[in-house]
Amino acid sequence: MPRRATKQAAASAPAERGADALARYREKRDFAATPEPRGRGAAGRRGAPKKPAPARLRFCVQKHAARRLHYDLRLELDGVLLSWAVTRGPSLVPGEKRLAVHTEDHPLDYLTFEGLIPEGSYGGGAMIVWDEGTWEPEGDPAEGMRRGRLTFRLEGERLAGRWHLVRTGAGKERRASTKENWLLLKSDDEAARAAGDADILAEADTSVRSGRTIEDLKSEGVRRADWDEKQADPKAKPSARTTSSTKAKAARAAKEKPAADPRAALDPATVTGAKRGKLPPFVEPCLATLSEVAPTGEAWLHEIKFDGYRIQARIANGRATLLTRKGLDWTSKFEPLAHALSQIVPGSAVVDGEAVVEDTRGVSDFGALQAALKAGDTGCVVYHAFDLLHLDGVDLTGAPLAERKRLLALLLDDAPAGGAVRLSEHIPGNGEAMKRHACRIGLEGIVSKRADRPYRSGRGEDWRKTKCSARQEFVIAGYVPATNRRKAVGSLVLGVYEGTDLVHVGRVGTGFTEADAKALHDAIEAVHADAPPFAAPLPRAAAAKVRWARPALVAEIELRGWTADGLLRHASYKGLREDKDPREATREAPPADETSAAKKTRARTVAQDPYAGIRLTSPDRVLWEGQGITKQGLADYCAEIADWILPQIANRPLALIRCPAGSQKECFFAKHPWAGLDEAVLTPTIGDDAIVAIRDLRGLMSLVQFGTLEIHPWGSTLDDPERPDRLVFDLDPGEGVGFPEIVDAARTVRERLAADGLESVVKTTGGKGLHVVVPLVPKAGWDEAKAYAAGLAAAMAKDEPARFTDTLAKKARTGRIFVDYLRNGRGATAVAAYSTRARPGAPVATPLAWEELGPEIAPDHYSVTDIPIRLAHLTRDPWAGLDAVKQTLPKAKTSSKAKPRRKPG
DNA sequence: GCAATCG
DNA sequence: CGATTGCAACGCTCG
DNA sequence: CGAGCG
Repeated sequence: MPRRATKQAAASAPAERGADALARYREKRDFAATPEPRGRGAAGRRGAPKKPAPARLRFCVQKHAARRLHYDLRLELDGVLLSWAVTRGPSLVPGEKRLAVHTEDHPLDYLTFEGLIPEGSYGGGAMIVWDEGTWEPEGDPAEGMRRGRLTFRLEGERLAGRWHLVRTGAGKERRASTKENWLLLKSDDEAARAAGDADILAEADTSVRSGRTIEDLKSEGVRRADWDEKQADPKAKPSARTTSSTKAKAARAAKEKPAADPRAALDPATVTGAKRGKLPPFVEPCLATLSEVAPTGEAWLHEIKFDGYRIQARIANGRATLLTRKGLDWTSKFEPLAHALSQIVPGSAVVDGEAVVEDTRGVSDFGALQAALKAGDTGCVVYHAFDLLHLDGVDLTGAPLAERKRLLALLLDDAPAGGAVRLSEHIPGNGEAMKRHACRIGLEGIVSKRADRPYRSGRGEDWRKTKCSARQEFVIAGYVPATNRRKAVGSLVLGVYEGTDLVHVGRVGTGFTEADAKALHDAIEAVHADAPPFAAPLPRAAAAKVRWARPALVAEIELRGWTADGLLRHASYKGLREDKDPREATREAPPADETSAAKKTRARTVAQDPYAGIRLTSPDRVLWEGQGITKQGLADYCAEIADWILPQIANRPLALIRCPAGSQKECFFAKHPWAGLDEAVLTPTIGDDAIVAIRDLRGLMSLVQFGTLEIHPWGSTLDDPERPDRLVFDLDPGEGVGFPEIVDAARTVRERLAADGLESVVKTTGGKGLHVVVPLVPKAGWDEAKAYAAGLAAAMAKDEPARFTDTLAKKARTGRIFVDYLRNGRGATAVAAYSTRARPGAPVATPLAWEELGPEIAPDHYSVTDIPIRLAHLTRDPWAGLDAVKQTLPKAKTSSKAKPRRKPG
């Protein structure tokens, strides 16, 4: 990667706006992202201090009063307060939030960084990867922002070392408190200065990176306008700054002040492209054009694509009106939002954004939004504002996007913490990288926008959307009644417009809850028609049993692509779109992206009806009510991920959890063959027991047909059932143990295994814990394997009894993690990677790369709905090479610290 | 989901 | 003839 | 010693 441009200082003029500022921002970001070899930083090139001196750096993050997601960070370097702002950006790393520097103006001009804030922050946790580094949280996650250890590397040895991020004050009442301080404290290492030492500024008063001094920066005008107020912080250490304080104040009074105040900043003369104008009744929204590949380059910025309703908020004299894409007034449907907006915007404005409901992962959920709308309970609706078209008598549609967003950010500064109105953050630069990350963690996609362009109504090339999965609107042309219920749909018949012709594209039979199925039934019956609405006649099979409808309803459908004859592949219903015109439902291109790992997932194009030779009975039975996943939907899932799950389960004895009536009805364990099994299901005998095994998709489909919701293989294969080729350590949180501790535990297990020369991989279980899996060459028998596992668990419990226990006694487990080794006995099983779970939410046990394992990936993070999308965007299999690992259990001793406390097998 | 068994 | 009922198993703890 | 629990 090329080094950043060298003209950074020259580019720091205060009047800088729009694309220039963005470019500079990008430059900094790229610096932060550049894995630079140590020791040759810019400090050297820019003229670092003659005597590199150790720094005493204090880092204080102070929440602005009543602000959410917007902090001022203060960096106190040897008594000089430095200040810059960050806001929370989109999640790019699974389960984590990215912090991106938001304000460029700070004296240490290179201080761009990326930070990681675990879910829920703020308040949640923190935080920073600087150049490169790690954040290890400590203590009780329930405290919200946590203590932890932050390790990172900075260019410039003055800043190197070990750091602690500590929250002070506020406590649990942080929500109510406007004072919340964070201190980033450097350890007392060899670089630290003693209390009596001379002020470091006497020795070195320059930026370690640029070599510039505060005075330099002041004269260049790069200091923040609100500098001096910041310094009023009583915690700030008075020092060299006092001398420059008055001068700075005077300088600020001139022109820097407006930058901090949106209204003052709004002088149309200072905002490119802005002009005076009346508050318009409605601005035709700008629509993004679907793009297969996300654009990349400094001209673009990228936002998360939200899954909700596009809403234009028109605030006139403090009263908000909420308008849909077509200008319909939905204020009454989103009353709480309107109220919240009225609170935040005192004057007049037109804000563009998306109303969504977030699921527990912070991912927007269209279905949940619809449910909320229907129930009339829109209190949980969040408005992500992403554009500002008008503000207090100034028409901003002519201003560049970067400028509009800057003003929007200022406008929303006062949005209350945890409030319903949030700024949609953006990341500039590499859209594809952002998209891939977004897709891996279950987001819908990204929207890329030209930062330098004005707001143009209608669909244009300045805004582009790139989706993780093909997802679009279709016209509902009819339905097939449910086979097992009355007055409910079993599947929908869909069409798209090609010109004025409605064209048949097939059916969708999953994704609607039982409630949806009933509501759809009623809605479609209300527009019933006697004949198909399609322009061309249909094949007889496609028309069988269908109740037709006028082309009045629009459904949002997710699909995995199209078959050769133009029909939907693996379609899933997402909701009715009342805000969309049926005429707009045209065929969109599927996402082109297919990474090498994704090829496994591709094109299991299986004929709709007998699926891999298996006939599904009651395909419209809803197996997971919350997600509306039907038996057909489960079959689709299995077909799609077959190449991923089959290596985990094929040719192994299986235990199955079957729930023929659905995940929340009666389930039972099945281990022995039963009547009706397809011939693709093997029923060999091990010992005296007949067992079940499969070896291909057809076998898997047969299991689906019998209501198999979970698949638990042995840790050995049919070839050699008595000698395990997998060990599994199940890390089970006791009462009151949070997931971050489980993550640490998994890493501990990994380390202990590594100490014995064993490689391991990790997966979520879809439940509360994690599994650490050890591949083995089948050699040792079950007794030995179990003894080894027991030994490792016992060693962990012995060495760190506060963290671990190896007894499954409930009492011993509160506050600890049960290291369950019992899955390593003969006949014992553990849930397979990629198996669904018979639990609410349709979670899936998901293999992760060790690097992906962060404290904020919930163990039930991934579900049937998003696993196919995740897999399609992986660049490599997280468990790649598992079978290539050739390793055996060490002889008769367990991990290094362990006292051998076990009877030999 | 299916079949054996119960009432 | 419709309704009801299994459909694993093993070590370990707790009552 | 049997029921309960993963």
